[in-house]
Amino acid sequence: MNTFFREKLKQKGLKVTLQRVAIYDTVLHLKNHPTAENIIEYLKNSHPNISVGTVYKVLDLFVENDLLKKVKTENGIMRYDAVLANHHHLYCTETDRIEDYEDEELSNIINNYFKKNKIQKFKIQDIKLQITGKFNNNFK
Amino acid sequence: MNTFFREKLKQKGLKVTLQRVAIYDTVLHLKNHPTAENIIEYLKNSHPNISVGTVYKVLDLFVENDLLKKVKTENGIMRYDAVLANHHHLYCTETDRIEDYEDEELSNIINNYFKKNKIQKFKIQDIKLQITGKFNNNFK
DNA sequence: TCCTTAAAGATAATCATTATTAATTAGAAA
DNA sequence: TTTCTAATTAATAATGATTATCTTTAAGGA
Repeated sequence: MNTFFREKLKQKGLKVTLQRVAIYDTVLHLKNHPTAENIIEYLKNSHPNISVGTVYKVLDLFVENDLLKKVKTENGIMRYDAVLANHHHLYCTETDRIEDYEDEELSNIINNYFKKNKIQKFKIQDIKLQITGKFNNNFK
Repeated sequence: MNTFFREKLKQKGLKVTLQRVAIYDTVLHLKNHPTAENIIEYLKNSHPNISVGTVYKVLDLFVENDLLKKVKTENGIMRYDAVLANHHHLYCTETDRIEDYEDEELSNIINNYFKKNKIQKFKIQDIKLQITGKFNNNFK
C-alpha cells in the first residue's frame, strides 16, 4: 500500500519514514484541507508520539516536493491539499470551509486567454481562482 | 484633503482620528501591499507614538468597512491593499512582490462564464485570480 | 466648554510556526 | 544480518505576528 507515495519519496531521494507515511495518510483521510493542527490532533490516536515540529517539517517537505499543496487562508493559518490536479477553491465566508472546484472548461478558457494576452514582463507559472461566497444551507 | 476617506468613516459612524488618517495615508503611500509591520515602520518617523495594537485594530476596522482589502500570502503574513476596484494579483515566486493585475476583459469573461454555469449550492460573492509566476529581470 | 463613549497606548498574552540539539532510525554497505 | 552514518525525529525553547486587557485619552455632540 501507499506505493505511489513511497515511490515518489524514493524518486526524490527522501527516506520513507513511519511519520511521513502517517502524515500523508492523514491529509488524505481528513480531506477538506486540514491545518497542521488538525493533522496533529488526528494523529494523537494512532501515533501519539509524532511531535509537532515533525508535522510542520514534513508538511513543508511535501509541499517542496509536490506531494501536497499549501492553501492560503483568510486568517493566515495554512492548510494543505492532497489534490494535485489543477483546480480552484471555493471559500465560504460564513464557515472556514474550503472546497475544491475542478472545472476543466473554465481552466481552458483562462489558459487560452493568457496565451493570446501575455502579461508584460511576467512569466505565468500557475493560475488559481479564489471563489469566495456562501454555501447554501442544508448542504453537508 | 482625504475627503473621501473622512466621509466614508463618518458614513459608518466611525470617528475620524489622527491615527486612522495616518494609517490610511500610509497604506496609500506605500502602495505595493504593505504588511502591518511595513506600516508601523513607516509611521515611526511621522507618528512615533502610534502603537502596534492600534495599527492592527485600525487595519481590521478598515477591512470590515471596505476601505482596505486583505491580501493573503504564501507565508501567512497579511498584507493590505487600498485598491478597491475589482482586480487580480500577480504573485512573484522569487521575491515577495505582489502586483495588481486589472483586466476588465478577463473579469467579464469569468463573470459571464459563471452566469451561464452556476456552481451547485454555492452563491458567489467574489472571484479573484491568483496568478503565480516570475517577473522578468530588470523590471523594477 | 463639558461630557460621554469610542478609540488609543502600553503591556502582556496567545498561538502558529521555526529553531535547536540530542537521540533515533532508514537504508546503504559490509 | 549486522554495522555504520547521515538523515530524521522528539523534545523543548524561541520567535514573531497578532490579539486581548485595561487604563488613559480625545472625538465630536450637547
